[in-house]
Amino acid sequence: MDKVRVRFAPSPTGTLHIGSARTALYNYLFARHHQGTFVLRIEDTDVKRSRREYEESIVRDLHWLGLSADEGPDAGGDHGPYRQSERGQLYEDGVQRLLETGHAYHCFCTQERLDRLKEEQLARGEMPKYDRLCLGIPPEVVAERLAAGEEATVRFKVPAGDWPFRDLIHGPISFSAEVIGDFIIKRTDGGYAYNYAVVIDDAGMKITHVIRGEDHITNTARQLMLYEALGENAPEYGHHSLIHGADGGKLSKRHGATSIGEFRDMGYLAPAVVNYLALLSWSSGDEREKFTLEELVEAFDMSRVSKSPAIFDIDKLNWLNGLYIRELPVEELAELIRPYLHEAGIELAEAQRPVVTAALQANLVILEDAPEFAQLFVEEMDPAESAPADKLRSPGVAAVMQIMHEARAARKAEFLSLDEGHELMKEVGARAKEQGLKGKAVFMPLRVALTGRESGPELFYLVSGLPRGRILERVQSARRVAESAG
RNA sequence: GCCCCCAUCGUCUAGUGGCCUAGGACAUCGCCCUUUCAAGGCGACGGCGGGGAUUCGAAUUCCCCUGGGGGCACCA
Repeated sequence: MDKVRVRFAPSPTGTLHIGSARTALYNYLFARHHQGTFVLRIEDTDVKRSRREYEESIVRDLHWLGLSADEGPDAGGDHGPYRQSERGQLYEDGVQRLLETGHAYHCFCTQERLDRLKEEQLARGEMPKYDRLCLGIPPEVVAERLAAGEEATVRFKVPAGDWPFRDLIHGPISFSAEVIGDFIIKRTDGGYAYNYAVVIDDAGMKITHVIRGEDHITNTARQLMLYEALGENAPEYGHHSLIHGADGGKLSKRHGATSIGEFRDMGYLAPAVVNYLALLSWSSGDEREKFTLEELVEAFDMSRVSKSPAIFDIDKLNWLNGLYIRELPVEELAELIRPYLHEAGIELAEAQRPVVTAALQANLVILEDAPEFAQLFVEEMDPAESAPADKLRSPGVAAVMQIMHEARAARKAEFLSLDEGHELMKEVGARAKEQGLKGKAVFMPLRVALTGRESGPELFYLVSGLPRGRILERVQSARRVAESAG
């Protein structure tokens, strides 16, 4: 086999969508697995909707995912240009070639006539297709009308017959030319149609395998015809299924976040997103669920990509994200959550940061949730006024508070290390025990006193990560509640 | 309407004629661990869309039906 060359060809009319990202991933994995080349091509023939800033954001998102291209507008390469808007001459050369060889012809039909034609055919229950009215116009007449400045499109003359191909994922698929009308390859505005431009580009860029979404499956026949008319070798095709929303419909905005950027902003980690996307429609065959990009490259195989559509399941993504968060080094997690805390107005002290980060690491699903967990380390709170204040009115609570107060007061540092926190709690536990207090009777009141809540991180995190002054205040307040209860 | 694709637990999937009393993961539920909540460990619940056919034997092959998705543009 020739050296594998695949491409990801987004149109810059929006940001990188979760579905497109999966297409990019499959292309990337296929290329890397076969030591091939991954090309990025920008399909910006739709001048009205394409924007350079979208191209930039797509490149940025791909990079974030770790799927940077080997060749592309940003990376360069020997098969450029990599933007369709810069490939006009190549398209024009091809059109002339098809015109000269009789594979294409000028069409002067108006939009009105085409609309009417389609309407009639639909009413008769036929598949709408161009009726070849302009194919019969003599060449000299065509030349005259063109010279007179009449608007025209160029249509491809669809060759009859069956157009079978072997799809990398689906196996044999065949289309009859019967159902395909002569399609436009060059528009009146001088632009070139997608199905045509793609062929010129894939041929010119020596693409060997086209891996794309199933929505392109019916385009394949048209493209195969074009390859033959152009005298070029067609690549192999693989069409993966589309991602659906929880209701079974096409994934859209109303299903929540759909763009890679949104997931990044919420605090999903790139390796988790990549891992999840790979698992949608693909499985390794063994029972592994967790893969790094490198492991995916190693294990990826097109024949193991599922044919059926997959429903986007945020629960599983969340699970994977939590997995990746839990294995992050604390310092790294601390840096990652910093912007989210800042956004929420939470600035942790240097000595406090590792403690708070470690405390929330086990619970965090997405980075965005960090402030909610960190909140109790920075908020103003008086246990006497907290909801579970009743928990402070049990016998022995005053004594427990006294012990905690002494223990913490004896340590002068504003914050403690986790080791010191552990040690402090051991001391408190031991001293309480001497007074016949233990278990829930000592720890639940302490929790309520320190946080005003009945659940949360382990106590050693709290005594380490809460400021000394606050601990002393709260313990005093809790003690007053206990004593007033008699 | 016409063409194409798809069909295993709620979800993602393993399964390519006998290893299937259908395996794993997420979710759910329960138990354990734990001074709380999580995390973690263990376990439970739960599925081959329907009907024919081929075969000694079908989740696996073929046909029909049903259901879902995609396409049928001077969008990509």
